[in-house]
Amino acid sequence: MTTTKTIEPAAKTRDGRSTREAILAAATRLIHVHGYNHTTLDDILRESGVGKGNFYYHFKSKEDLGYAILDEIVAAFLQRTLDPCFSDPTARPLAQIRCFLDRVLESQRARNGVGGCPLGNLVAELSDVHEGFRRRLAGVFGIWQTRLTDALEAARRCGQVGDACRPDAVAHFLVASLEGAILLTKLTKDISVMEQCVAELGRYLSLYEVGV
Amino acid sequence: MTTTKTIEPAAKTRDGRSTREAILAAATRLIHVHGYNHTTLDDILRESGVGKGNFYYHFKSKEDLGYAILDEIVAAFLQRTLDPCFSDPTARPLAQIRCFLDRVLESQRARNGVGGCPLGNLVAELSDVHEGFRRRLAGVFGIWQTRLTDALEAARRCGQVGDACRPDAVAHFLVASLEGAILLTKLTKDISVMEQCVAELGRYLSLYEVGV
DNA sequence: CCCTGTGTACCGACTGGTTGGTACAGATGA
DNA sequence: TCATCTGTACCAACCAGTCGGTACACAGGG
Repeated sequence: MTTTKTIEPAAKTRDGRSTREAILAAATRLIHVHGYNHTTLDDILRESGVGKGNFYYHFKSKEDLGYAILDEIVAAFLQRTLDPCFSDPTARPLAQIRCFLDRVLESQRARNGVGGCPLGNLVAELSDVHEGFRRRLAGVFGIWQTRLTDALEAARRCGQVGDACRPDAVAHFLVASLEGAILLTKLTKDISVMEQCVAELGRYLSLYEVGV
Repeated sequence: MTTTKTIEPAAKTRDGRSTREAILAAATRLIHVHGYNHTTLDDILRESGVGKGNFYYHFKSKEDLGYAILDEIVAAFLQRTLDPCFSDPTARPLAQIRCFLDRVLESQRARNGVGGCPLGNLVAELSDVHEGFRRRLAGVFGIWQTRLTDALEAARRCGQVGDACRPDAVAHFLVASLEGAILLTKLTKDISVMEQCVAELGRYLSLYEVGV
C-alpha cells in the first residue's frame, strides 16, 4: 500500500530502489521538455539504461509512471520552492509571498525558461483529455493556492493588507499570473519577460498593502 | 475569400473549397480539445467525412494542416476578440483594454473554460519541441502584445495613466495573466476562477490610472 | 456529335515504422 | 529452493503518409 520506507531494513536489492529512481529521474526530465504523450517509453528506457521488462516490473503502465512523476514533481516543488518561503515564522506574510515570487523567478532563470512549468505543461496537455490526471493536478494546484490564501489571511489578520484584499481571489490570481508568465517565457525564450511579470506582480501586491 | 455561395457559377467542382474548409473546421475543433499530437489524421478524417487521399490533395502534411489551423485561429481571434475593442476611436485607451478583458472572459464563459486557449495550449505542447510552430506562435503573441502596448502608450500620451506605467512590461503581464487564468479555469472547470482573475486584473490596471 | 486528352477532386487499401505492453528465461541473493 | 529483479524477443494496435485507381468537367479536333 504505502511505500513502507521507514520499516524497510534495506532487505531489497539495493538497486531495486535506484532503478525505480533512475526511471523516474529520466522520465521527469524528458516529459518536462517533450510532454507526456510525446515522450515514448523507449526514450525513457534509452535515457535511463533500463530494460523494458524491468520497467514493467517497477511500473504498472505508462500512466502509472505518469502519476509517480507527478508526485515527484510536487514533492520537489513543495520542498524546494514553496515550503522554504512559508516556513520561516519570523517573516511577515507579504514578505513570504514576495520571497516565493522571487524563488519561482530564480527557478526559471536557472533553465532560461526552457521547459516551462512541469505542472502547467501537464495541465495544458492532459486536463481536457485524461480525467485522472486532471483531478490530481487540480489537487496540487489546490495545495499551492491554499498556501497563498493562508498567508494572505494571516496578512489581513495582522493588518499588513487591507480588507479590500480577498485572499482567495488574490491567491488564484497569483497562481494564474505566474503560470502565464512561465508559459510566455517558454514561448519567447526570453527570461526578461518573466522578470517583468514578477515585477508587475510585486506592484500589484502593494496595491493591498497598508501604510507603505 | 468569401464562401461564394451566392455567386456560385459551379465552375470548379463545388466541393473544392468546402472540403478544405470542412477539414480545417473539424481539425480546429479536435485539436483545440485534444491537442496537436493527440489528434490523429483518422480522427480528423472521420469527423469531417473526408477520405485520406483527398486530405493529402488539399494539405501537404499534418504539419501543413497545423500551420493552416494556426492561421485560422489567429484570424478568428483578431476578428472576433482583439479588433472590435481597439478599433473604436471614441473609446479611451484604458476602456479599450478593459473591454478586451471582458471579451476574453466572455469567450471562456461561452465554453465554460473547456479547451482553454487554443493558442496557449499549442505553446505549452509544441514550443519546446517544434521550432517552426514556436516561431509562428511567438509572432502571434507578438501581435497581441503589441496591440496592448500601443493602447498603453496612447493612454500615457493622453494622461490616462502615469509615467510609472511601462507599456511593454504591463502588456506582457496582461497577456501572461490572461493565459494563466484561462489555464487555471480549464484545470478547475470553474469559470469563477476566470472571473476573479479578470477582476483582479482590472484592479491592477487602476494602479496606473491617474485621478480616479 | 463523338472521340480523345487533360486537370481537378476524390477514394480506400496498403506500408513501414513506432507505440505501449507481454512472455519468458536467466540472474541474484536469502 | 524461492522471491525478487533484470534483459530480450516479441506482439498487436496505431500512426502518418503513399499509391493505384475512379469520376467527372471541359476542352478541341475531326
